[in-house]
Amino acid sequence: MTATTVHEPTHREALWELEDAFERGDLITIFGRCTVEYDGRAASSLGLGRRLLLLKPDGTALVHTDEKQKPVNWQPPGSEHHAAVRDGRLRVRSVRTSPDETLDVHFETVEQLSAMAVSGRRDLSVTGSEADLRNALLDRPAVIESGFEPLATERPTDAGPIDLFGRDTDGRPVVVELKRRRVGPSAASQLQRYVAAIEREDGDDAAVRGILVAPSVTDRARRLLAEHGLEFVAVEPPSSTGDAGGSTTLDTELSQTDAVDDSAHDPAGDATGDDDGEPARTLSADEESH
Amino acid sequence: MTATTVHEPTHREALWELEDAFERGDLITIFGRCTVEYDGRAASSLGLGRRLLLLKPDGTALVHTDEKQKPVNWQPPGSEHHAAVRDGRLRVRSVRTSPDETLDVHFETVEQLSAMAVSGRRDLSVTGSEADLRNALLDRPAVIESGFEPLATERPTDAGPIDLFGRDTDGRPVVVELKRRRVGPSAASQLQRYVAAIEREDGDDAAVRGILVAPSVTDRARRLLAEHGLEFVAVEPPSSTGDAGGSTTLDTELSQTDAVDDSAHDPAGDATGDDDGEPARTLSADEESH
DNA sequence: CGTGCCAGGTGCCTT
DNA sequence: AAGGCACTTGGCACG
Repeated sequence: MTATTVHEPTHREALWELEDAFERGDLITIFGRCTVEYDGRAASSLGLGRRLLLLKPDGTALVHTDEKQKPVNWQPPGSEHHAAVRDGRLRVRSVRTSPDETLDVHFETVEQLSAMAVSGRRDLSVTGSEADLRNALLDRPAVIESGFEPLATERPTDAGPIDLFGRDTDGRPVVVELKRRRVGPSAASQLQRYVAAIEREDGDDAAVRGILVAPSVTDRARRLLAEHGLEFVAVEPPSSTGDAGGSTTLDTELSQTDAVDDSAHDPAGDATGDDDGEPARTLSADEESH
Repeated sequence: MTATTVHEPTHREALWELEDAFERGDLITIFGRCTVEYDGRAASSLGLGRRLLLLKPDGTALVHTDEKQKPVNWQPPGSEHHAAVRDGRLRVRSVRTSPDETLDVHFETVEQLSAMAVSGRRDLSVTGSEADLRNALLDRPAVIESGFEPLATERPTDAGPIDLFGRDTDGRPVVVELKRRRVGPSAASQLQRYVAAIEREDGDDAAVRGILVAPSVTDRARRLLAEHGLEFVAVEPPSSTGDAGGSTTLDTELSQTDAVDDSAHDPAGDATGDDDGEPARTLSADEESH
C-alpha cells in the first residue's frame, strides 16, 4: 500500500504516524480543526477552523481552506517540519532560515492523517510563454515590421536584458519588448528604460526606436508610449484562441525541424503592402487616438 | 464523521464517491497515478505519475507533486468540476470560461479518495504589509524627512494612485513611493511616472520631489533614481521578529536619508530626525480587532 | 548567493 | 468587467 491513512487518531498516534511519514519522505495531508500562526517576513494569525495541512518532503507546508487557489498560510520549500505534542495536542511547526520564518499549526482535533509515497515525472512543458512568442517572431520578423532584422535576443544592457534587438530597413536600432498579455504602464516604462540604455551605450546619433509587441495595451500605457515616442505592434501570442481585430496571430506549428517555407502562406487578407502607413499592424502611438 | 475516505476504489466507486462529495460541497483529495493535461492561456501536458489532486467546492483544482509550493497544474476558483469514467478509468475535468481553460486529470489507478467537510474562520489578518508601513509612516512622518507633512494617501493621478503625497518644509510637493521589500528598477520607474504626473497636473513651478522608501535598493535602481533626481530613504518594514505574542510590534527603524543625486535638497545631518529625541516608539498599525 | 524578470501569476480594490 | 498594483508573490536563469 502506498497510501496509509488514520482516522481520528489520538494526538500521540498522529505524532507517531507523522514521524514515520517524515522518515519515509512521504507526502502528508492532515485534516482537522486547528489554529495557524505565521511569523516571519510578515505575521498572521488564524483562528480555529477545519483546514487541510499539506506537508511535502521537500519542506513545503501548505494550509488550505475550502476557498481560493492560494493556501491561506504556507511555508516555502527548504523549510523543516517538526511535529510534537504539547498540552496533549498535536503541533506541526515548519521553520526556515534567511529569512527566519515559522509556521505553527496547532490541532485541536485530528480528523484524518494520510501519508502517500509520491513519485512520477515532474517534467512539465508549458507552451505559450514569452520565449515561444520570441521564437515565433524570430521565424517571422516581418510581423513586427516589414524588413525588420533581428540581431540579438536577451541583449544585456544597463537597464537589463532586452527581449529582442534588431535594425529596421533604415538601419536604425530597434528595441523590441515582448509581452504575451495585455500590458499596462510598467511595460511601457520598461521599454523606455531599454531604449534609453541603448542610446547611452551605443551613443549613436541614429535615434533608437522602441517597439512594444503585445496583444493589446491599456489606455495609460498607450499614452505613456506616445509621450516617449515609442511604438506598439499588436500581436496575439502563439496558440491562442480567438482573433482580436487588427492583430496578427502567430502559429508555432513550425516546431518540426523541417522548415516548411510557408512564407507565402499569409492568412490575412490585407495586403502585405506598401510601406506607406499601414495601420493594421503597426501603429504609431502618437497617431492612434482611440 | 466529517471525513470519508475510500482506499483503492474501483474507478466507478471513485466516481460515485466523487459525485456525492460534489453534492455535499466537500473538499476532496484524490491520490493516484494519473496524467494531467491543461489547455487554455497556455498549454501543458504531464505524463503518468503519482500525484495529489485537490478539488475545492469553490471550483479550485490543484495538482500537487512532492515538490514545490505551487501546484504543477491548477484551475482557478469558479471553474466547474466534472467526473466521468472513460474507457474504464476515472477522469476529472475542470473547466472554466473567459478565458476558456480546461484541466484534465486521467487516473490510471485511484489509490485514495477523501472527502472532507471544511468550515471555519477564514479571517486572516496579516501585518507587515505595505499598508502597515504607510500607517507607521503617517504616525512618524519625520522618518521620511524631518518636517515632512503628509497630505494624502493613495492620491489618484493619471499614472495611478500615489502611495503617499505631502510637502516638505519648503512647501515643495513630495511624492513618496513605498515598498516593503528591496526594490529594483521598476519601482524607480513607477516613482518617476508619479512625479511626472504630479508635475503635469499641478503645473506648479515648484519642482516635485520623489522619494522612494524601501528597505534597500538594487544598484540599477539606485542609478535610475539618480538619473531622474529622485531620492531614497532606507526604512525597514515593520516586522514582528522576536515576539510571538498577540500584539504585533512595528519598530520602524530610522535610517539615514540617502540622497542619490548631488543636487540633494537636504544633505547630511538633520534628516536623521533626532530632533524629536524619542526612543524608538512602537507603532501599532492594527487595532486589536479580535 | 544576489539581481532581474516572467508567470497560465493570484488576489484586492477602484473605476 | 477592466485597470492598476501589492504579494510572506513563486520560480527560473544568469553573473
